[in-house]
Amino acid sequence: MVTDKGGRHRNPLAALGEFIQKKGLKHSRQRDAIARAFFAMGGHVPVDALVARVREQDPRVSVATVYRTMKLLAECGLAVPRRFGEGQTRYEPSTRRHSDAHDHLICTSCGEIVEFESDRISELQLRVARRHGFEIDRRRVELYGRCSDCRRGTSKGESIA
Amino acid sequence: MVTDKGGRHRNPLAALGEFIQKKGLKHSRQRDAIARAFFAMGGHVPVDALVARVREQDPRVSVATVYRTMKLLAECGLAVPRRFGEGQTRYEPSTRRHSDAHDHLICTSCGEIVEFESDRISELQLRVARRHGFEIDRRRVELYGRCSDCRRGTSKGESIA
DNA sequence: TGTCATCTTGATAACGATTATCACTATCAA
DNA sequence: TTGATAGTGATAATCGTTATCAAGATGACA
Repeated sequence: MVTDKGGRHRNPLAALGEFIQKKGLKHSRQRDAIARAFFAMGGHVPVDALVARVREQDPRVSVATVYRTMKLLAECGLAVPRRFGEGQTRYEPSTRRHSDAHDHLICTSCGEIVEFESDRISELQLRVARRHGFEIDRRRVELYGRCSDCRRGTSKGESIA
Repeated sequence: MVTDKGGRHRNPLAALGEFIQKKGLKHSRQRDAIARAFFAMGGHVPVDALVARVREQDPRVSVATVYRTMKLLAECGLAVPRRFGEGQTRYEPSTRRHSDAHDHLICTSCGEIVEFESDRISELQLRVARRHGFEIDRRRVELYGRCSDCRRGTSKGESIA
């Protein structure tokens, strides 16, 4: 096992290898290249950007393969798919120090994405849900607005929804 | 003006009429039918369901027209587009008593959607955002889980993310 | 009431992201 | 080395939504 106590992966590439083995799948140059590129990029990577990055090394990897590989990474818990306002799916590595139950602040003008986590907020949400008879197993919290840099650049503050 | 002090519309159809007039647009049988159907349905209406409903009255309205009309309703603040987990856009009437800054509880097994609102949660979110230099103007909070009915039906509780 | 500029409509092509298909290739245990 | 099986690339297909465009409806004004 290449995962530590918290279930997080010290070495994602090795973890992927294990998963492939365990499932009776096969290793491949492409999967390795895609996974490497993905973890090298970090952040919240749109698939097309990942395709571009991978193709710098090997121009003939197919988009289909990249999609397939990202599904694989998601399946084994090394990546988490996210959908923000746009149409595309972004993948986020889940090898981080913090848990993956974090939320996102998204700057609508420069696209910056900041992660945050608040136990108090989560706690309140669970409580509200419980009050309505719900048992929550997945949350999606996205706050859209403008980061300090962007506000500085233009007319100061707008409305707060 | 057909809006009350809160900016909410007593009579959405009339409000739409005003908007059309003000913008120099034109009234049409289709727009009227679509708006009527939409407000009659209530809730969180997927476009295809709305198309079906409208076609019960007038089978020849085009999907394009329904999409166009919903954009119009969104533009004049009578409807709010929402995107939950699925691929499609749902529209929600904003003629309700409560403000439109509410959040959603979504049952992943029966699809039920419950709205809730928590000033404390919103307040905490704004505070966290401010701490990161963000000024929020749009939020998206969706809690996915299982409603009480659905949990009753099958094996009791699952994980809490 | 008729005219005419302008807006709307319906049918359908186009779109963008993602998935399915399929012939061909690579992997790996024996 | 072989053979069974999984993976790949190219591309067609899908799905929700938008763009296009010829034809039809609307409404201010004469």
